[in-house]
Amino acid sequence: MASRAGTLVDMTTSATPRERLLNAAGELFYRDGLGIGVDALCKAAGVSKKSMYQLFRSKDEVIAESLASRGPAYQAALLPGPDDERSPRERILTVFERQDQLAAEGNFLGCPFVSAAVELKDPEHPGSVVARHFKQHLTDFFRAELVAAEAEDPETLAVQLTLVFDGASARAVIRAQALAGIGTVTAAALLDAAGVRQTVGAGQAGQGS
Amino acid sequence: MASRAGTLVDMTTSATPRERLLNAAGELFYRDGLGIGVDALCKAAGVSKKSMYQLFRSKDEVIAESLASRGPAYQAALLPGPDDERSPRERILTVFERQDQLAAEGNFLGCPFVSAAVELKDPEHPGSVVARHFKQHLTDFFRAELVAAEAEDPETLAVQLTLVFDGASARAVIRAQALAGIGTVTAAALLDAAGVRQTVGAGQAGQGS
DNA sequence: GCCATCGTAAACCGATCGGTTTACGATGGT
DNA sequence: ACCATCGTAAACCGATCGGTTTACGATGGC
Repeated sequence: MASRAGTLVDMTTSATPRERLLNAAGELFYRDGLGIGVDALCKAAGVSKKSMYQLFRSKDEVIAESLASRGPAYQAALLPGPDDERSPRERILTVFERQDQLAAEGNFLGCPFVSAAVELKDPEHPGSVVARHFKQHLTDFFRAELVAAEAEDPETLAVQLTLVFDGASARAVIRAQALAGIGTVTAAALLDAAGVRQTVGAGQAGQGS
Repeated sequence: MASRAGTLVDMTTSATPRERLLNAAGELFYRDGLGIGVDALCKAAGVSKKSMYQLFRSKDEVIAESLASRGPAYQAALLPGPDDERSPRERILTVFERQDQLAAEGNFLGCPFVSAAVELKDPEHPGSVVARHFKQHLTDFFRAELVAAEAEDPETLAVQLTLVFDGASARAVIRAQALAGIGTVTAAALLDAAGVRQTVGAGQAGQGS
């Protein structure tokens, strides 16, 4: 092993083959689609095919694992941390603001989990299962915030927000007319309509209309 | 030619090779993804590869043309006809109701245009261009209805509704928790928030000004 | 009957697919 | 110094990829 033994870990080139492969897979599958060949994948990762096939059973498993390994970072990039003490409404809208920023950067190709599920078609594929789990986590986050905000129907609204998230993602993929920040605006409209306002737990029973 | 000459047209086997190919392509690309081979495609269409390659320049062109040919039928299945004289709000919600119905049928794999764009990645691919055009038409329909309903900001709301449409489509692909009719509910919430109600201004259905 | 046209079936091309195997260089434990 | 382990490089496998070509059957105009 070139790197694992030392007490210090070299950040640039020394990641274990598994990590290098998963990182390369996460990027290449996202950028070029799942159709990319294992030869190109291994070459980009600097890993031999033999190593890959003794770390993973198949390309499908690499797909699923690379998606799963991508989850935490993607979630950290979108969701506010527990230290963010703003109102639930603001914490929710942060997700959409960050997504809008990503989409504005140009190399955004939509939510990697939705893209993978679309390409896989088969909902039983391990990669599809991972994608479904990620979406569930996103919905869970929304629901928890909405419960904290004492929203009327947290479950429905949480799913609606997830739907908006995916819709904004789809618009980015298809590169429809710009209208910057449309995701955030739409999420805010739904929160407004449900009476979820800036303040938390103030016993505010007011309706949007 | 087996069919074109006769005055009577055989409905089952007589479509021209181009039509057979486009029909098969529309279905197979949607069901199995754009990765399906031209051999399988031609076999399913009952068309020789030679015929295909003298009807189209490349597989990419078949992709684009099959998407384009699918547009009118898909639009007809979703959008209300001009003879439907209900209020703009109801005409808009019809789109989401029909989409929810499609999604409930089980073999729904999301909007074919979004799926194609996701798989193609390249926004300049002829297929991506066709997909973008279809979305534009959908947004155009929403905007026209919202103008008729004298909504305050038809442009933004039209894009928001398209976003909801694509989000509902993504949820179907990923097979997230059911919550039937979530697309319709969300669209209705946005219309409510924008003050687009059942009746339009003077109670005149269809056109408003 | 003749012939051009349209279309299918299938062989063929080089490249690449997912996956396996062979061979060999570096490493670390003892 | 020895040797097992880990990893890479590359050959190799049958199948399939997108695309071309050859050969031949059916059709309709004249």
